[in-house]
Amino acid sequence: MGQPRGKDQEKDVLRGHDERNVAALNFIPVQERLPEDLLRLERMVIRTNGQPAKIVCTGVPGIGMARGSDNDLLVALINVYIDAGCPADGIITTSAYALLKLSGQGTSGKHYQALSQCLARVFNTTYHITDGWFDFHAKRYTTVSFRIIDSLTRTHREETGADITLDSRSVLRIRLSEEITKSIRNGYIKPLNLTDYQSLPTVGSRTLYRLLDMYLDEAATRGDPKPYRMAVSLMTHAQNCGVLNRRPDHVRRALDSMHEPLIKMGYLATVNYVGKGLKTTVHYTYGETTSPINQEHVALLVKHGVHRGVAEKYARNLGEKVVVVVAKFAEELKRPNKKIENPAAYLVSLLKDVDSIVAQTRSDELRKQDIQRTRKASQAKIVKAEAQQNHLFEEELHLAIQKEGPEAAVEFMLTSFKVRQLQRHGLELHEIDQVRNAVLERRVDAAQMHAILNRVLMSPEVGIRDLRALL
DNA sequence: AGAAGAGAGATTTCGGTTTT
DNA sequence: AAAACCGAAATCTCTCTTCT
Repeated sequence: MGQPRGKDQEKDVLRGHDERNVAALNFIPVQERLPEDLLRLERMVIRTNGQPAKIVCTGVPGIGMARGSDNDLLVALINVYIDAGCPADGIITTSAYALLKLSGQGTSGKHYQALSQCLARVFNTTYHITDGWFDFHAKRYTTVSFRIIDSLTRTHREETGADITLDSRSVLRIRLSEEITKSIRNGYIKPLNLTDYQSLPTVGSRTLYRLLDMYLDEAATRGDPKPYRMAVSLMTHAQNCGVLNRRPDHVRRALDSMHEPLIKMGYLATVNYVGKGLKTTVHYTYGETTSPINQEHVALLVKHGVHRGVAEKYARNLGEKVVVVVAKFAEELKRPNKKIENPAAYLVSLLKDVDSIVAQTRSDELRKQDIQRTRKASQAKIVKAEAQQNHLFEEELHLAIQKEGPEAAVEFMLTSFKVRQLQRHGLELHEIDQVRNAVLERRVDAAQMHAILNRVLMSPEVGIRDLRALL
């Protein structure tokens, strides 16, 4: 154990992805050994933003439930699915060899045997998640039931009784759960450094890495000051990771062994336990070098002429602020009386001046959050039917326009969240800017614009055509 | 040469005992 | 009574050896 295989580190980093629900909920417990007769497991987890969720998983007698290292298979499947271009039917075809490689395992006979058992477990475990599965499209938490794998066909060397042997030429045809694939297609994913992930020696450290990376990703998105820090209640954290034991000293011991490799590789700088027993909280400080580089941000900057190396530096250091600065840049670029000789250099100068730009947008955002919070309070009483919620959105929008003018309306409908989504659906950044201006200048009614933007998300072809006609 | 087997070493999990 | 300490059983991993 210990040092990651050095040769991999020299090479390019394997850039993978993780589905956010899977990473946050961790519905496969880390525990490697579960009692044979344990076929139903119920636990509460708290998502990174505080949303509580109940997870019930059920196994089949004789096979047991998915656990521990089966998480690696799930990560591999998600990445195979994304690499395959996210087919709408959710079917991926891959080899047993590729799956083993992707989950960072060896490829000896024993590993193939382990893989077939692992597939059997994952295939036969059902999950029921209450109020914890985030529907990225509808923007709310939902209750879902599913199996990770819907169907599974495999070619195998030979069948000797009940034992099915996979080998390096086995081809697997797997249909992933629609809940998972739908979420991926909706873009509810985050980058995952597979090279780091695979270099971790234990199941626990790998699972914790993914979970902590979710927190890190959110801290970067919020634009927290560095170094990034994070604190959670010990027992909550244990539940989130899938450590089943409820005794604080046992939990702590389990966590310690997960932390060690993460500290060694520099992902975590420090881990502190504050308090005693059940009331202990765990405080993490991330390592300096762990800032994730968001490739989308890099691409965004490169597109505007910034040199790749420079772009990576700013993407690493500024996180989500990059989007804010580029938006500002696009805005400035369009001012008729402004002459910019070298757009790339101008963008870099804005990047250097990030603090004042972000301060400005942040004060706007705070105001917006305030509005939303007061409204949420009254909203709580209302039934959460989808149609009604849509209606509410419209109403909020109208209120925003009446009270605060079009600026507030724009803030409300063009959150950075939504801007990214729109881009993913094929809108160019300058077009989004046109949208913003059209509303600001009152050329287009905010409610109307909001409806069209939603259409873009629902059915891009029609929506974008309508939108372009309007601009 | 490659597969199978044996044995040492490390991990994980869990229960009993002492301490606060 | 809760929390921390300690240690042991069970199980897995890695390496070396043996057999076909």
